Amino acid sequence: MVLQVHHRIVTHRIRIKDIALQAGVSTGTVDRVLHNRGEVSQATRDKILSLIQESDYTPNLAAKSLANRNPYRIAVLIPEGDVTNPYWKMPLRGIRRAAREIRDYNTGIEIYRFDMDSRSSFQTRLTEVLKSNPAGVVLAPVFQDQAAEFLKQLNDKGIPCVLIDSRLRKSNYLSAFGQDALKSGFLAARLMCFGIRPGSSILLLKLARPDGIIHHLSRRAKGFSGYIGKCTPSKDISIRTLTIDLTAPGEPAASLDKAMAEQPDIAGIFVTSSRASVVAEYMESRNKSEIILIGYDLTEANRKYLKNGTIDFLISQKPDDQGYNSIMTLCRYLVFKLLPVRIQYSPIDIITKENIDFYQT
Amino acid sequence: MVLQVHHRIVTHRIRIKDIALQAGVSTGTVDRVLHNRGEVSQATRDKILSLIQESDYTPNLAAKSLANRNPYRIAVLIPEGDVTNPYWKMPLRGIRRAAREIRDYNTGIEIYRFDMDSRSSFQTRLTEVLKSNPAGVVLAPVFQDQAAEFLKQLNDKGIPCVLIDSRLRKSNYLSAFGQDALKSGFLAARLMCFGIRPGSSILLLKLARPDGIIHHLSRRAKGFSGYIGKCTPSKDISIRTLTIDLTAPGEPAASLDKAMAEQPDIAGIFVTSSRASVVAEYMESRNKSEIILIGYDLTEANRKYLKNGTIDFLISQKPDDQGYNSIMTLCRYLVFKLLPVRIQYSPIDIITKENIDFYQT
DNA sequence: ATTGATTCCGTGTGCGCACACGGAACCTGT
DNA sequence: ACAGGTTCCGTGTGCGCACACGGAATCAAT
Repeated sequence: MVLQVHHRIVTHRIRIKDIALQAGVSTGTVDRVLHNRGEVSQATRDKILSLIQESDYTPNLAAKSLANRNPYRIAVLIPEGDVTNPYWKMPLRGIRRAAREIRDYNTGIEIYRFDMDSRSSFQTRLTEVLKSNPAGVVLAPVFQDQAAEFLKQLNDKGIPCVLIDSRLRKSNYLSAFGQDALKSGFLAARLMCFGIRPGSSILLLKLARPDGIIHHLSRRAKGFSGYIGKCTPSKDISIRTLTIDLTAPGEPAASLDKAMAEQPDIAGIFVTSSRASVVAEYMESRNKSEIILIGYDLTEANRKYLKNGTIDFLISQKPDDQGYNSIMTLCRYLVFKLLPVRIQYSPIDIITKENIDFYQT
Repeated sequence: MVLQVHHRIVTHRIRIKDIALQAGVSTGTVDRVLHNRGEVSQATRDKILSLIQESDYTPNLAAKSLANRNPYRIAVLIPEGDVTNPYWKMPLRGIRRAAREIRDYNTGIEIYRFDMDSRSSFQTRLTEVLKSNPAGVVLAPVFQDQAAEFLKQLNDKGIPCVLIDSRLRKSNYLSAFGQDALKSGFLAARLMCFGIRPGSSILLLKLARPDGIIHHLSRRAKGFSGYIGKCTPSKDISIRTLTIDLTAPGEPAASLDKAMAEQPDIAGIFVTSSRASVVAEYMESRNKSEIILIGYDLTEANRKYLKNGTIDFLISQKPDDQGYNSIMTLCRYLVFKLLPVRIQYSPIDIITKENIDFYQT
């Protein structure tokens, strides 16, 4: 019951007990109607539902979760990060943060890590999770055919699944969290072309091990190139793509020196991964800080070069929040039966030295 | 008690009852120690504190708020927005959102609106709030001397106060939410100078009624001008400030036409308020969409022109969140005794047509 | 009319915490 | 030794919800 008196909002919660008193039944009967449990006559049911509708009743979530007698278990399947691709450390941080918050809702998590280069590792984990019969699953669907089959099996068991960093289209999942890597590359290109002169060149850098480029990094590059080709033909901007293996000795300096010598009109550099700091360090050592440098992620190293101006823009997609939000979404569904939005994209935030101290992480 | 088994985190909450069993006392005694209430012998107290420390006990917040027998009342003092300055509608929206969430913590709010051009209106409200003796206060300290005296009185009564859109420095408050308008103007200038050619001119627009410019809008302008003067002397950029009264007939077209005729090398326009859409509309009517336009706030009108490219950047400081966070901060302090950060600034987010659909509001 | 099955509903218990009340033990003063 | 006061602590109750149990009423079959 909301009483609006002058400029005041004063709240007095409507409880199940109030509905029961008005309907002339017990709280047990109101509870049965609310949860479609047991048996209640149609006349009594209609009367209670009508009172609930008129009365602005909402359940007290604290009481609701306290009364919940079965702890929920959420199984989390995500890859282990490694030294050259520490990406998965970030969503895991968000997952751990969410785990601490959901304890009060009688919900816990179990984390199953797998090797992201090994299908058998993934399959082993999928099998373990099926056997453990959790209340819900958060899944990074790295191997898509296996993930699709797994989703079918979860669906058969009535276990809801939330996908994280997902590219799956037609599947049974409760909600999927992803990033629009193409659009983030597009935006990076937009920022770059905003600042460089017509006739300049841009270097598109892929910094990785020789055996693999992560899918979303490729998409960022594709978005970037796509913008240059499609939106700025009149600017006569050329783009050169360079892949550098950071584990090889002398890199990235050797490759960058060579590229700079061959193309002295390079006015901008775009780094698809979170390793822009490596390039910034090189640029400082060669007194080329006037070249526009755009990268991703607010790592400690990147922050340093952003603040001193060598890096012009960092794009942040809040990977921590992807992990956090996937757990919170599933928890809200399990505990409170709240239906989520089906697809949720990461933000594409533009970070500069002027706004970094105010950025909410 | 956290049991780490292989890749799993499984939680079993430590309760007051568990501590009591281990200490050989009742739950009432553990409760007395936790809240420093009643009298407990030093030996028993030490024993219980030691067990609590070793055991990773955290209170169940659902149980805690359910058991709380006294509803908290938060008094909110904010200005009424008006047609030319609808700013205060946005924090109020956040405040209402927070109010819905804190119902489950037995906490309600009472909103006291005042006329932001009237000291006596403000004083009347301050007096009402003091008389109502709330558990806590959220205050927009528009008139600073009155606000400072009010804070003293709250402090004498032991009532915690959170400030919103605050410029107060030395006062007794729990936490203050503000925006760094100077820095946001600085960033706007950075973006502008990134994109325009040396030797160009910029138009700095203040769109308002003749009788008042809101303080933070002036600060934005100051930040913008400061960047131009300090950071880009070699670019030879001139800046012209223009104040336009939007309530006058034929504006803003008349003034803008005049300015454009006098200075045909204008390459960028910066609007300090949320009315960039008015300028965008003008620019489209005169086929001047190639001029860089930067403004503030994701209003419906601004979104439209951002999406079609006439507005290049909008700066968003999430004013809704300022309201939301001030209530949540005070609620956490009152209900759970969590101490907040003393000063919290709004973000300064850069929004473009590429990232707007992913921006989290 | 009697018996058995089904429907319907009220009651009691518990979740983890907050806290008031009052009995037992101890201490101090006469 | 006794009385009064203080310290210390256990117990009971309640917050709003979830849900199991079992008694009463009703219905159907014989």
